[in-house]
Amino acid sequence: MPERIATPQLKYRTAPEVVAEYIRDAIYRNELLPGQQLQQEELAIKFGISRIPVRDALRQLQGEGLVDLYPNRGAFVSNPGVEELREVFELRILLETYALKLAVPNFTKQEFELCSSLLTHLESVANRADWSRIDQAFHAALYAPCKQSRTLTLIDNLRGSVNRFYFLYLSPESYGPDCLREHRQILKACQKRDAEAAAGFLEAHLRRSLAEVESVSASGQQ
Amino acid sequence: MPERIATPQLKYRTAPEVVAEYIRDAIYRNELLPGQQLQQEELAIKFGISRIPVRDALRQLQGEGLVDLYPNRGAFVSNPGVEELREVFELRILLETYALKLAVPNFTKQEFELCSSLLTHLESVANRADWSRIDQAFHAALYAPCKQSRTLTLIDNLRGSVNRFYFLYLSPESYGPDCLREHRQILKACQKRDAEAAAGFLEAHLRRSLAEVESVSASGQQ
DNA sequence: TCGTATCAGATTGTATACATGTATACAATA
DNA sequence: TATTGTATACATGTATACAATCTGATACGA
Repeated sequence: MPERIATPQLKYRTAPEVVAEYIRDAIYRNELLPGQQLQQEELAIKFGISRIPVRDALRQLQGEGLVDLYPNRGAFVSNPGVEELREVFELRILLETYALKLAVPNFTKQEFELCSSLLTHLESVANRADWSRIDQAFHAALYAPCKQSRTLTLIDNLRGSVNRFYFLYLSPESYGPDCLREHRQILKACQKRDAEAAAGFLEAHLRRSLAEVESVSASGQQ
Repeated sequence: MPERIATPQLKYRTAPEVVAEYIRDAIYRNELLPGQQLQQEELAIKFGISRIPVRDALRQLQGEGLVDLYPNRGAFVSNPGVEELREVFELRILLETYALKLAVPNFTKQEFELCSSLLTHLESVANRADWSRIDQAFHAALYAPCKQSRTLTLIDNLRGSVNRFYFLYLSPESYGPDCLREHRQILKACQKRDAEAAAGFLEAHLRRSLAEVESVSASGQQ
């Protein structure tokens, strides 16, 4: 044997991961609000563990852009300004249309069915948390057939860092119908294997979302 | 004053940052090779600290994609296969041409001069480590005028995770002349404010780099 | 000979304890 | 009154100690 090489293997369910997932989810659901402080001790008690694995989790979330760490001051839920929101949306448009174009030729029948059923679920959803989760799943299912894991992770992170702002001020009733219509447009284009059209609809969808977030963010935030 | 919001403030030079920077640099210089294990205890002794801040540093580097962490097994310098290298290069092309197109209209005279002087430096460099550092600085200087911090960080991470493979097998003599010529092409197009041409040259530059890395990687790796 | 089980050594994961840095409240001063 | 200095409380940073897990080698049985 020439040398020992790192083998991916199975990853476990470690304490920091559990904590990170909890915090991530709470941030997505806006149970933890932008700018809010995350205290190590408090989280440690909540999970019945010490602060060390909590610190690990916070570091992880910092890497995902959900949390900002300031030395000796603590961890805060990231609170991007309008500028940064715009920047992230532009990155999303770039990366998501790219991934979708790669995905379109690869879609299998099962994958189309998954997308369809997620859309059906989305119709009968009222509360924000479920909407967010299923909306996220739909988009993930759209891009998954591109089979590029690093790209997909990147997109996931970018979506995670801005998506919660839809749900901070807007109600599903206000943006739901538009979203659903656009989602169906995108999926239909994919089913016709028209990658360019699908990408175009996706870009329009994202730009409209950005516009909504911007309008609220400009008035709502101080 | 209405409310105190988490303000970035000055960040310090904490122990984890120092350690992370050291490891990052060592990986860039290929002093730490892909697949190599990074032992907490060893690093802790080297810096005269305990394993806790070392763990923080490793988590940070995981977020940057330079290190893979496997629970209860340790940290390893990331070792992307040819597939992942290709994926990252495609992402780089997407993001770097995007950033460059945004940067072109914003270039100031000073920024052009910085790029020029970096190119001049690059001509008179022989060893790999210096080449790598200045090459990195040149590209960073090209994109910096786009003023989108999150985009720039992303590009930096992507570059960092694949750049070292140029220097693993190739010598500056073999790729230096091509690179320099392409760099000058790109810069000249920027000076003419021709964003599309500059982006085109950049893409060609990256695709040639990818091809070189691929050819070596396919034969060189086991 | 090959595969499997077992155990010692080593390494990582986590809890506890202490050190250090920061924020708030209050007193002193201009 | 506003500003600066100081004390106290509190949160974070890190070292040490111990527990859990993995690695690798050896012993055993088929």
